[in-house]
Amino acid sequence: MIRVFIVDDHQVVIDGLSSIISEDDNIKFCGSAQNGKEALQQLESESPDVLLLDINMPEMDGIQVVKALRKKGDKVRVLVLTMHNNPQFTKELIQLDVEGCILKNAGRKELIHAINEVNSGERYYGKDVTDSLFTSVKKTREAVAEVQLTKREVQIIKLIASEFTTNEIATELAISTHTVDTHRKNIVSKLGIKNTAGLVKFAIEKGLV
Amino acid sequence: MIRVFIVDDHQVVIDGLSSIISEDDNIKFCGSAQNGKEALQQLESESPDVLLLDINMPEMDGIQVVKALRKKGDKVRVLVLTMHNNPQFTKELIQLDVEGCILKNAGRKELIHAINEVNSGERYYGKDVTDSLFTSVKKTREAVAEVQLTKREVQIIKLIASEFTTNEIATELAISTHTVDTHRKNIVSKLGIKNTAGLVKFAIEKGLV
DNA sequence: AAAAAAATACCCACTTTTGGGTATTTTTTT
DNA sequence: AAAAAAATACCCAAAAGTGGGTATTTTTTT
Repeated sequence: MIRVFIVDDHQVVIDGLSSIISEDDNIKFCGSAQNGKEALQQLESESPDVLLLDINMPEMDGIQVVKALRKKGDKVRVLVLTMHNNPQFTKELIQLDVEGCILKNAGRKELIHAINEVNSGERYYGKDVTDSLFTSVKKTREAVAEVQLTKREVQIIKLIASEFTTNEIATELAISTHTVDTHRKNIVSKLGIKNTAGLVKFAIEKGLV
Repeated sequence: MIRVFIVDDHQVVIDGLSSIISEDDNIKFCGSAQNGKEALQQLESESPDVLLLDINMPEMDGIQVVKALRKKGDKVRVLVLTMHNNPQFTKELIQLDVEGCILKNAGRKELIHAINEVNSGERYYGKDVTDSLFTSVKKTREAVAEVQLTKREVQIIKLIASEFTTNEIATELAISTHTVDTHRKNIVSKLGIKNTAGLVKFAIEKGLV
């Protein structure tokens, strides 16, 4: 029997979730809280197997709850419910070793499945969630792929990314600083970036460094 | 009936895979090649639904094959087989929109399942593969903790790497440019780097951006 | 041989960064 | 309550980068 505790700032959501999970003979609703602090207190006595945790809550949000739990050494499996599908957020959850994450509009089938997976020690991240993570990884690589830099430009951008100043580059390549400057400006304009930071990012993403 | 074409530089692997997939009534082995070039030629006439593609091949590796296929506009679903589980590699596959990726030591059950998923337009990345991707995301975030940058410093380094100037950062955070300057100098000195280029490299390496 | 692309070099003016400080207030930890 | 850490703010001067040009020579392509 999997004991599930629900944390969400809306009572209706708690009720809805508890009724869904109660339909499953193997899962039991064992309590709820409407904010982070309350949850932490109740979890002291209650010790559920899985924690259904809403992320968007006033006062103390889901992320903070997880941090607090981990700090206390609480081993409860956490399944996060999120409204918005933000890859930056997902990365944070991954870092916190959160066992699972699904969108709030997930069907009951997925919810039950996720609870079971998470309870048995597996990680379960919903398809939409991983999709957006994948897309984010892809986007950052894609934007960079197109532009054609000349040999000299590549040479110079590499040196910039290696913390060389324009002066040092000029010396290194035995050309005038003016020339390096020109190349530099051409690169910046070609890539549609703004400054050194952009140059370095490009160099790294493109694998030049 | 799913028609599957296999590319691998070892004949034994081809034989093994083909015998496994032939056990399934819904899958049919429709040809094979031992290197990238050969594969591209044969795929002209043969038009499989799914391409089982080894990554580690001499001459023309799997990645190059996929690039060539995409360039030709070939819509074959690609399921990559990999020996080593390298997250950097996985990111490349994602960028290329490769439909699936599993480790070579995957069981026959997973192989069949992956072929079916990929064939029906779903993406299938094996658990080990996504695990290592997740771990990589996590690692890069974790490393930040070690260098002991303060919250504010992290905030600022992120903005620098996002091509913000000190002035813009000051506005963004509603503090004085002097303060941003101080933070900036402290970071540079903490990290033992030289200039903006170093800052950006650090930010990217640690996954802050 | 002509045209296009790449590499070279310079000018001016302005902004930003770097490097050396000092110092107060706020927050967190002990 | 005291100590330590973090965040805040300022000064000065030199070095480097940004943004707008123009222009010649060398190399590559057509």
